[in-house]
Amino acid sequence: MSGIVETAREQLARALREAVAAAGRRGALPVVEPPDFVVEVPREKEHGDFATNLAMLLARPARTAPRKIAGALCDNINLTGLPVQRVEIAGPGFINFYLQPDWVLAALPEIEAAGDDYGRVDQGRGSRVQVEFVSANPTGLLHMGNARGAALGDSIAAILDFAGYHVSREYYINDAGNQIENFGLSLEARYFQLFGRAGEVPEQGYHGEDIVDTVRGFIRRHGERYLHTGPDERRRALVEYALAEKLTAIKTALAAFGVRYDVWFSEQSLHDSGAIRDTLRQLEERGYVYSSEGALWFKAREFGVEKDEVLVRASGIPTYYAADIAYHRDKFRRGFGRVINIWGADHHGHVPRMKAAVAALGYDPDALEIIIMQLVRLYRGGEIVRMSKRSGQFVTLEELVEEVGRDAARYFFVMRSADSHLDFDLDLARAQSNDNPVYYVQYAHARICSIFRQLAARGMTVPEAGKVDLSRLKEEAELALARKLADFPGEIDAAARDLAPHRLARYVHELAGLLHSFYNAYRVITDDAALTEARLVLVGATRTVLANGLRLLGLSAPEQM
RNA sequence: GCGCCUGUAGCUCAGGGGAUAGAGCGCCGGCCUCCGGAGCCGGAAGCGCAGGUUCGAUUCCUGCCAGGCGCACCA
Repeated sequence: MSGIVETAREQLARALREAVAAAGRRGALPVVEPPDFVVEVPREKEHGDFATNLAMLLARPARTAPRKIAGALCDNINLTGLPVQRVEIAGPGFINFYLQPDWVLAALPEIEAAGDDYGRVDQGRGSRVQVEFVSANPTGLLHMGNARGAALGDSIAAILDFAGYHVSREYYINDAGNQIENFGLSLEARYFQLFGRAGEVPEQGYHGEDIVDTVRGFIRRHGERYLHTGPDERRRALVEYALAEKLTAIKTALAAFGVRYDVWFSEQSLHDSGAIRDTLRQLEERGYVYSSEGALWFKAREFGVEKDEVLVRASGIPTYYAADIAYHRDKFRRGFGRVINIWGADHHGHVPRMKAAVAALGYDPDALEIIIMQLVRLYRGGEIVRMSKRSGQFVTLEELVEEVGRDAARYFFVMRSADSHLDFDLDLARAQSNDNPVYYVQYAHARICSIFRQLAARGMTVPEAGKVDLSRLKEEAELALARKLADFPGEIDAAARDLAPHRLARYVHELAGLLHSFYNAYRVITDDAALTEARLVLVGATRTVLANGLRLLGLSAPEQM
């Protein structure tokens, strides 16, 4: 099901292609192949319900003036069976189609029948896609940037699922490598300090207060026992304890944010399983590896990257990059046709390297799609809050949810494109919470629910669309609302195509606006039973679409506020 | 220096080769004997600068200016 708008668009496109052929046969136009033209919804509704640029595109091949071509096409087009009321040639050669005003009402029974599934499209045809997002180091708490990634990733995954993909959401746990060494040293220093002994957190270590709390917890469990062991054993115990605690905190915070995962993938497991070794061997067999200065290098330059990259350090320890290559190899080996990563802009330099490695392993680099999300700049009290895990100053995801609320926070992130450099003013988000756009949308949903409560209180029931005379819906506000509802499948298709939840956020806001306008101008429950029934079907369909849209954005659809 | 992202209304952001560039906040002025005023209606206000491609550029290309982020045997 692709919705009535797509159906109409396809029917018009077919009729236009046939009109080109028919005009050619009758000598009204030179015989030419129809070019790639569009049948679009004009920005101005004065320009009809659909318009096409076909005549303008034919001007050159047909050596004829666009408006003359448009005339020939209109003379030769067969529109029987289509709800077209009027066709007009306008401007430089647009052909505008005006449909019967009530054609949009056909969407209403469709929405009622599909319910929670209304808007599903089959873009993905069941193909498997993986979305990896957040993947923050389990050495600390989640910050605003992670929160943005979480909101975006979760919504993108939901939208892709709704667009017919088989989606898996994954979190890559960086529980190995240099930073874990660093983490261990930092924990150890705090451990010593808490016993009044000398200990210094390394400059590149983790200075946050949360680490101190973690070590206190460790001491409650293990006491001073690890003062007396060797450093390796001490650090290993500290790291194991701290990673478990931090990961649990991350999972808890994400769950509270309404974000769920299918797979939590450990970097350490790639070391343990030999996957990294196997990956390096595969690259070597393919001739993309060489040794120099004691290190093992990847010939990234053969894939257009500026310089070659180290896979294994002179110390014999694989780099993060090597592990990441093994991880992506694993993703493709698991059979995902598309692998989508959401990264912060501070990692964008890693993109060409990662694609190069994917190509070197024999996979299509275009199958790896990396969404670069610009950074979040946080304001509080009119001043920029610098966020850095190492400095220990940041606003956590949990604090964010507590301050501005889960729905408001998620909407704020998801209403902007990943490309936008996001200024997040905490005070503003909190102060404006009553006027926050998310409440505007949710209020529309709650209002409709209220109408149905009224209905129940009067002992009335919700009519079925099929048993109602929908032609009673004639007002502009009613038809505009129905028209917007009919757009929903197309919006899903576009949002999935562009991996752009913000499109959907705008859509639900606009839909809510149309509902509010309608609601303010007309009563749903009136003395006219037939009209009441028709309007109930209309607002019921609106409620369904609002709920579906909110759900895909990770927002609740409250029945009361 | 090189690379990526971004310059659209006072602020925060959408849009995008075509026919009158949108929203929220803020500002100004209106609307409830009626299903929820977290609402509605109206108003003022804008495509960083300069070239180029095109029948047509705010959209594509180039340069410049400005901001963000990168350019490790860190991740």
